[in-house]
Amino acid sequence: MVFMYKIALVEDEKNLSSLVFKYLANEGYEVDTYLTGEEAEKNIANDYDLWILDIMLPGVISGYDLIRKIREVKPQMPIIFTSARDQDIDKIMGLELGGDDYLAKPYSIRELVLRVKNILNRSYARESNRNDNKESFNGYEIDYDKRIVTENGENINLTSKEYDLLLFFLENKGKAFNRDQILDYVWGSDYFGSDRVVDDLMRRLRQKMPNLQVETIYGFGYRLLV
Amino acid sequence: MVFMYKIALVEDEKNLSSLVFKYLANEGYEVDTYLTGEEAEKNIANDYDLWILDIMLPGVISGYDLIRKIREVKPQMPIIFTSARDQDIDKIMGLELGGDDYLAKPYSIRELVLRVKNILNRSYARESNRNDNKESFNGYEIDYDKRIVTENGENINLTSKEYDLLLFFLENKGKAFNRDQILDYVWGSDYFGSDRVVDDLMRRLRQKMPNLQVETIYGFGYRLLV
DNA sequence: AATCTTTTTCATAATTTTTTAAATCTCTAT
DNA sequence: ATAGAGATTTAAAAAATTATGAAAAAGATT
Repeated sequence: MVFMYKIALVEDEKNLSSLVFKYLANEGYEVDTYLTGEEAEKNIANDYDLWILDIMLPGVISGYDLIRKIREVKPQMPIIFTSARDQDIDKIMGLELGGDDYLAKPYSIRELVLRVKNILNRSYARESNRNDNKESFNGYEIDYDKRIVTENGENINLTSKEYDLLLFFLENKGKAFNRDQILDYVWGSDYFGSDRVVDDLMRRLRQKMPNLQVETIYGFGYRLLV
Repeated sequence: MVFMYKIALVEDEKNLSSLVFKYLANEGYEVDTYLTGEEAEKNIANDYDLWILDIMLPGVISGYDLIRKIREVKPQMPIIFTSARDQDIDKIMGLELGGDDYLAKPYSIRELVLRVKNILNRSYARESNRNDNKESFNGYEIDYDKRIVTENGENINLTSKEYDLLLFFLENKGKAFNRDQILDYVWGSDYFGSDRVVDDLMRRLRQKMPNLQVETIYGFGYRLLV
């Protein structure tokens, strides 16, 4: 796991909310749930990647209000709307914005999860919208589009975990990390095995890329020198 | 960049428009945006290589009007249509327009960018080669107009999905894609089946075109070597 | 409706990667 | 210099991923 998306779920039906939460969490998303518009509004400034929003909310702040408020703070924020009423759907379609989507209630949770994936993919096409897709360091070159690392034009064949680890270090040159932090980034926070796997992965990376300046910090973890 | 393509984008939703602008500009295209049909009409005579056109426009001049007016001045102009309504899509399809394409809203911006590339490539090839819209690679020849792939003059019979997949790879030689991205392009973002179909499609393509250098990236996806 | 083609699914085989465990080595504080 | 904690190496087992073969389902065509 390289990156964890954060999702805000605004839904007043507790059963539905917890069900959706379960499914999304299971897919590796970090989910905060809000039962009312008021609650949600307080957290608009939070660092979410996607909002899932029930249009019909109890209380003073409606789903529509919430959309407007979210857009005020984060104009590009992708939102998935859900609603039981056709006229709501029509209204939403009227304001249709690029990265958004909607689902008519009752919806299939499986479908919701797929739309979430899709929307996050298209909204945050991270690699493809990078300006410079290549980077050089220590005699190596990494091509983010091709997902390839080369040394003097020779391909260095890295496994996914090795590649993820390299990315992690490149994003944080010079910083020191303990094994838990590396586990969290490369394996994801739901990994429960031994942290000695980090040692092994490190060994494999060092073996394949000996010019990499990876330092061991005895009793703590590792660090990639610039 | 030797030559910079100029694109006209007609879209009344400002958020979507600026997002698309950003992505296209990032790909090296010169983009002019118009919020209404009226605005766009004044600039029909400009030296654009491609129009991207929302069918549902506010104001007096609809998307359909604009198509007709563009065709009056530049009969060969490639146009990509976008629309949220199925009936619009149907109507457009009814017009059977040659070098054009359409996208149903809400669309994936990544997909739009790919189609833009695709269309411009074809149109450019058409100009430089008159009635020859072909490309060779690895001993194969693809004829974009005829939608046919040959090997030593022998026809390789590809199904439409196989052909789409090939196109996707040819447009992005060398780039690595995960299954979700391939699903998005070949099946569309509303496909809900298993992503193992990608494996199968890949296998059929490899079977029919063994000289194609398709690499499997274990734990990630696939990549076509140049 | 029957036939043919294409696409999807499923079970299993083959392959690659990751994890584990044990042995060995290295570092650091005494 | 040495003991002991921590790090690395090694090899084998386990797990995960992909390829393959074949059947079922879906879609087109006659």
